[in-house]
Amino acid sequence: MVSDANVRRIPRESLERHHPKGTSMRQEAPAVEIGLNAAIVAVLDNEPVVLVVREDGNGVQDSLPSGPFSPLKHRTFEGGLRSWVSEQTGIDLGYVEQLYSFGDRGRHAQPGDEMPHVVSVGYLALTDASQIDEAQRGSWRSWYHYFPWEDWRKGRPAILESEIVPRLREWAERPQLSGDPARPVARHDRIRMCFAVDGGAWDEEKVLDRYELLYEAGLVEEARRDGREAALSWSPVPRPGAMMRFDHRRILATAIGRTRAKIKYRPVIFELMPPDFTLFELQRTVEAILGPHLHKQNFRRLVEGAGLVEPTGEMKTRTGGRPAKLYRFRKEVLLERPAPGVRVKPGRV
Amino acid sequence: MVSDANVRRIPRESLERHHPKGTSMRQEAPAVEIGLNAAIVAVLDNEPVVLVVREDGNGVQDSLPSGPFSPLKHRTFEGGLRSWVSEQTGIDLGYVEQLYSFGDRGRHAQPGDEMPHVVSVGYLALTDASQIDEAQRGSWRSWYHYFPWEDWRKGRPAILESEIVPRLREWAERPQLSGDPARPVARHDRIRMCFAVDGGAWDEEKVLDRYELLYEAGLVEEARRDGREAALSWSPVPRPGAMMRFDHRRILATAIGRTRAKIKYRPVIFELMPPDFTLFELQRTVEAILGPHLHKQNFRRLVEGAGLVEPTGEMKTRTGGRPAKLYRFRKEVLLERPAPGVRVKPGRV
DNA sequence: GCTCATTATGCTCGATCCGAGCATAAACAA
DNA sequence: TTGTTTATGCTCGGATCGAGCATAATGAGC
Repeated sequence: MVSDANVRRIPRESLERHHPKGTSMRQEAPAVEIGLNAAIVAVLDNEPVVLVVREDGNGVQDSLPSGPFSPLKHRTFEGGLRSWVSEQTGIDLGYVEQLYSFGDRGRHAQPGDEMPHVVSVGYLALTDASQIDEAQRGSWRSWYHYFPWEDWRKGRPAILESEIVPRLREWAERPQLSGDPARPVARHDRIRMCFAVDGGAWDEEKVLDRYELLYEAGLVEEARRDGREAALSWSPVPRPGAMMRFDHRRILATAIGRTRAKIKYRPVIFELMPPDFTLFELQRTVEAILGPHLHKQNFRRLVEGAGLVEPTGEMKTRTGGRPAKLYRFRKEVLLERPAPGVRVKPGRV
Repeated sequence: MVSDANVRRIPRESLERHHPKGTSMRQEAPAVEIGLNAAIVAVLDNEPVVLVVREDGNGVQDSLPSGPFSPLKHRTFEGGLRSWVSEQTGIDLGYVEQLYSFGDRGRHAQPGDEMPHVVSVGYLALTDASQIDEAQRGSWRSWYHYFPWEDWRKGRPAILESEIVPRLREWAERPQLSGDPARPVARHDRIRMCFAVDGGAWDEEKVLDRYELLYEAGLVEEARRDGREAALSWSPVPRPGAMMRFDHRRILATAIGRTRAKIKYRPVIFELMPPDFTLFELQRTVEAILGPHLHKQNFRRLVEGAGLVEPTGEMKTRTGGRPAKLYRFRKEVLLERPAPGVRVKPGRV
């Protein structure tokens, strides 16, 4: 059944090198440091916010809570992340999921640094806003502060037409660098798909694609910092959105995209809600994250029909009109449906 | 807007320690080695197969092609992976996506080893079976060889009732280990959701959940190898599915689950197809991966209606009946729809 | 050449889902 | 009391989808 042919093709030494018995391989595989980073997300007053660490001193740059993974202290990545976040911010994380591991050289490097290579493992954590105490409030910032073009709650953001799309088009017309055949879709098509121009539809989940396109085009500050040719050779313009340290804005982009995707097929939206809530509060929270494409009555039908919530029996007055029933998350859905979530249709804006 | 309160809460040293300027921090953050692993998947004669490296000698164990990440040689993880795979197997990978990074201690450890801590970054690669040359054939194995309970192509696999579910139920009744409150869903509920008993529905995407449940219950060989209490303290039974080295079966489980999920909303199925194919061949390939819940006529309607394919104009004779039109992937869908894929409904078996 | 088995392909019917809007209910403010 | 505001119930038409019927085109066996 299994021939020996391929055993010859796969030199045994390469496996030995990878997992030697008792010998060191520092030579072959220089050790790297692993940084654990958390995008901790909440929704505060209908605004999606992320916990950042502000560093005063030289240029102000926000970063995500993070710390190195220490195999001696941490049994798992997630455990290490939880203990770092707890130590740095006092928060005990609830829902946590791994996003992506970034190993790029260059992205991370600060000019002049001689630091060991750092690999980032990004995590998404969702938390209930009621847990945020006053002292911490200041370090929570709207995620649209870093991604203004993602905020469609008041319709298509003006910054797209005023700044982003024109400059992207300009970039698309510039001569391509040599040897970039790994991009089958032409630049204009990428712009069209990412930013919903020329009849393309806005896909709220493509947050990372948009950020990477802007990075490639030199239109975010990080591109200049990292010495991207595109950013150095043209357009000394103000670049949209606040930058972050290292590759943290990229991790945040991944976090936003994942959150937007995930609430549609997993009931993670309730991680962001207090125990009791009205259906309209739930809708507002979903809209804060996705954008406002929701029809109120249909949203109710959807959420109730899916068995995601159950009435508590209580009412909330002071809504500005008729009192609203309070609901709570109905945990039993997890046992009933394979993919419960707020199944809003994608890409309808 | 941003208070200084939290700056005090986040000790600056912890950040310095993480990213010092010019100093070494080996002390605080022991360096680890990063292993890149690829689950390279193809569909060969309607069988989903994965490329494995067989190691003869002592106990036969398959592993995935892998190698250490070397920041000096590799600009990115993905680049490193491609060069390792190319070197070990001669294959130039096409479609590649990152799956997950595993940092668990213990899983990886071989008893008695004193090796440095190894972190695994798992990748999924999809490739066209026609690229497999004869010499390599032997090292491609059905992924159901490692996960027999995932093969629903002939209906619900008998091994579920004959072995897996009874033993899981037995495990569920055993006294829980102290302090396992991180499991809100009781064991029986997890069994129900994972393995579709007691009215639960089979969700073909939950491959990893099932594997991890079996691991926890000591019902896969790896659990014993890693010294899991559950596996050591009971049930010296034959354990279903072939084991793999290190945590490779876990990575493969992730790969299968991701493949099953992804073909529904991205046209990655065509990575597994030759350039021209009939609609029924396409359906067979989808079924090889998902299980056979597809109605032939509706599948045609779905695939053609979504604009995923276009006729080449050629016909394929020798189908055993009426000749079939040949189709090719219609790449333009990528520019038309935000989430093109074979939108088979999840969880209908 | 005729018949039959086999596969390909086109079409229809009914259930369900979903977007959109109408209509009513229950609070508060002027 | 009236008007405004928010909550909630319901309906209608279009789109989607599961399921099945019906026809078309090949090769095999006679």
